[in-house]
Amino acid sequence: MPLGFEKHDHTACIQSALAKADSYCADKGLQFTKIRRRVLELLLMEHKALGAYDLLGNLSNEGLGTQPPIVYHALDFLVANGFAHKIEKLNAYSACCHPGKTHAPVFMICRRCKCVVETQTEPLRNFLGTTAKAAGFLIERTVIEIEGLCPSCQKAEPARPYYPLRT
Amino acid sequence: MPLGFEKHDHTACIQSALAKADSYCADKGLQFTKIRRRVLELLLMEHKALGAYDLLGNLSNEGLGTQPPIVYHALDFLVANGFAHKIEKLNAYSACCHPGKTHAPVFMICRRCKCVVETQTEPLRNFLGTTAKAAGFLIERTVIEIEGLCPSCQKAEPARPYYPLRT
DNA sequence: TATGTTATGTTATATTATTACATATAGATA
DNA sequence: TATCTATATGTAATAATATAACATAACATA
Repeated sequence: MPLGFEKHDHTACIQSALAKADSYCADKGLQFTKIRRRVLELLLMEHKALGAYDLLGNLSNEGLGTQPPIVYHALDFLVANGFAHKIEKLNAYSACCHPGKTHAPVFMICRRCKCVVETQTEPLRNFLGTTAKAAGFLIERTVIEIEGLCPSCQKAEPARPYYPLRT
Repeated sequence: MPLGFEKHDHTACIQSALAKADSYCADKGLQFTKIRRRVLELLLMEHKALGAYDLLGNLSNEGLGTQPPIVYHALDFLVANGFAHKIEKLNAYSACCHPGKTHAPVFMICRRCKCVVETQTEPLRNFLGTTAKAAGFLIERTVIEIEGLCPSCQKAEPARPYYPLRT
């Protein structure tokens, strides 16, 4: 499972994630159906986030459905059960790299190659909790997405100034 | 300017923000036109994020334009110059509460009343910087959005479990 | 197998955003 | 002032993302 931008055995990574999902669903009595499993597999195959219509295109080619609700139903299931995340900045979806744990995921999104890497930090969650508590706000979910350049794209292109431009 | 969920003199808050934008644009030679100013004013009037089409509805009523690019052009300007932010989770836009400073804004979004409050934390930016650096990633922009319940909505409704549900 | 629940499929449509370019206006320059 | 140039606004068409509402099918288990 990718913890960063380093290379790894991706086939094993996919198989392991699917196996975990299988056993998790078996345990909980969730129906890990053909479509749901395939959508998760498609997401696992990429280190990019995939749009719902990209996924639907694949399903359609494979005779698994042609209409948007097919894929949105499956994504709802995967997100609700923690197998996938929505990347809000991209309106796209990414397989969860740390399934089975409650966490506040952090996504690093490369604007150049579009790769997405998930990490998690317990301290960050605590930190946001403190920030929110100071305002009397109660956290239920967090969206933390960092945009910038991944290691290999940094070599290819200079960074843009940190947003916003004003100083 | 709202730093939290407490009440404040909102009319003064709007006028002050517009005045700051006026002088900032004058300084920088930016054209703070009627449409741009009005869109910012509409955003400032709410402590909610407004969708592009909500804004367009207002502009349209006022004879300031009827087609989507009108409002998207204005939003592009406001966001690029740090007067407004896009709230990715809501596909909506919010006036910036700390214009004139480089910052990593944090938005607290109440799922019940839809209010949005912006805060900023320099430590968080540092923290994310460290997290990213450890992965070799270079930050350009951040999206940090917290969903949950604002103080008054906490009284009205119990919280939902922290996402994701799996443990 | 009968029954309730969950998943999938269908149709239609809503919502958000962009492309590509035409026209108008502001600000700078001759 | 007249012209030039850059920027802003306006128009038309369409793309991309997502949902509502409901029908049918499959599954789970009594």
